[in-house]
Amino acid sequence: MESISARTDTCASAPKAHPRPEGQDRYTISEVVAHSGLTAHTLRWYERIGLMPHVDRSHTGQRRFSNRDLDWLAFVGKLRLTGMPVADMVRYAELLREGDQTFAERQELLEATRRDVKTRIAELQGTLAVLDFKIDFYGGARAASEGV
Amino acid sequence: MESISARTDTCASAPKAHPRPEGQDRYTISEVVAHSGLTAHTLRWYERIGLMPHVDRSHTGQRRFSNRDLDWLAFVGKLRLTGMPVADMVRYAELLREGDQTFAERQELLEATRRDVKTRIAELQGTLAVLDFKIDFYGGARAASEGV
DNA sequence: TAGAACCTTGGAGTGCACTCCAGGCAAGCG
DNA sequence: CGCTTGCCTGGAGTGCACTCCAAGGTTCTA
Repeated sequence: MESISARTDTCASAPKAHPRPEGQDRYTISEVVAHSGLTAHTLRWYERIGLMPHVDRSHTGQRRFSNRDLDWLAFVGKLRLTGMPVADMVRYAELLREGDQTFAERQELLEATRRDVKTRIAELQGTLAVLDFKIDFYGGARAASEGV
Repeated sequence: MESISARTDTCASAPKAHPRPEGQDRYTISEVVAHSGLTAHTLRWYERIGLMPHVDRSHTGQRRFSNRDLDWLAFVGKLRLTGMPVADMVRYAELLREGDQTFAERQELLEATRRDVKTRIAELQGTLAVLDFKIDFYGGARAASEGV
């Protein structure tokens, strides 16, 4: 077994992985497209910019993604939802590649992200309150104009 | 008084308006910059694309924003937080300009936005769960490596 | 073994939301 | 009066995150 952090971190998004498109461990790019919802272009681009941790290749050079790659993509998808810039995700991927000595920095990055997410949730709830206020106004005005 | 919807909707973000930079009703662009956090460039751009409802001008052609404009900008800021595309906000502004017959469409737009916001909050909470899971792992591993 | 469907690359293009620039007008101050 | 500061315009530029293209190699099915 490798070191604790390198081993567990890339595939610890959830204790049990979700069901895979095929039960195997070598997926073509189009299988990953179907499973992840990303385009093939985007998957290749992610690899180019260093956001994928070394995708395996067939003997003729075609990509073969592993279950671990799918886990990583699922995690990246979560980070994308938070609005985190891709550059920051690349930074996190680099830290992973650098091994155990980046442990503390990775932890800090995740905690900063958690703080951001909580802030954004609070902002959205504030927005929700404003929307509710306005929608109530519309509802009330319509009721009034209908003589209710 | 004007019609119900035109009158109330542009300034109904909150029952009481927040304290204004000066107590007046004619602000220069730099005052609005200080109050809204937007740049002057962005304010002019908003006006150009139809996202501002007709900003008043001084006798020499300089912009003079009203309290109503500030209210509108605050609402736009809320919408921006939801990730709504600027084009959709422009659409809403157009509906406002068109008057009462767009009432139902405006209401529907706000309700669709509310649904989007709720979805996004749920997504973010899912992401938060993943982050918590990973952060717990980091905390646990560090505790273990310290012999705790 | 032919053809369709898939995969490869580097590099160029797209859409969004700003962001800035050049060149000029205007207002306040010593 | 000159100087600084603020504001005006149309149009060009920026950064991000893809998105697509051309030209060619590979894999699968009939």
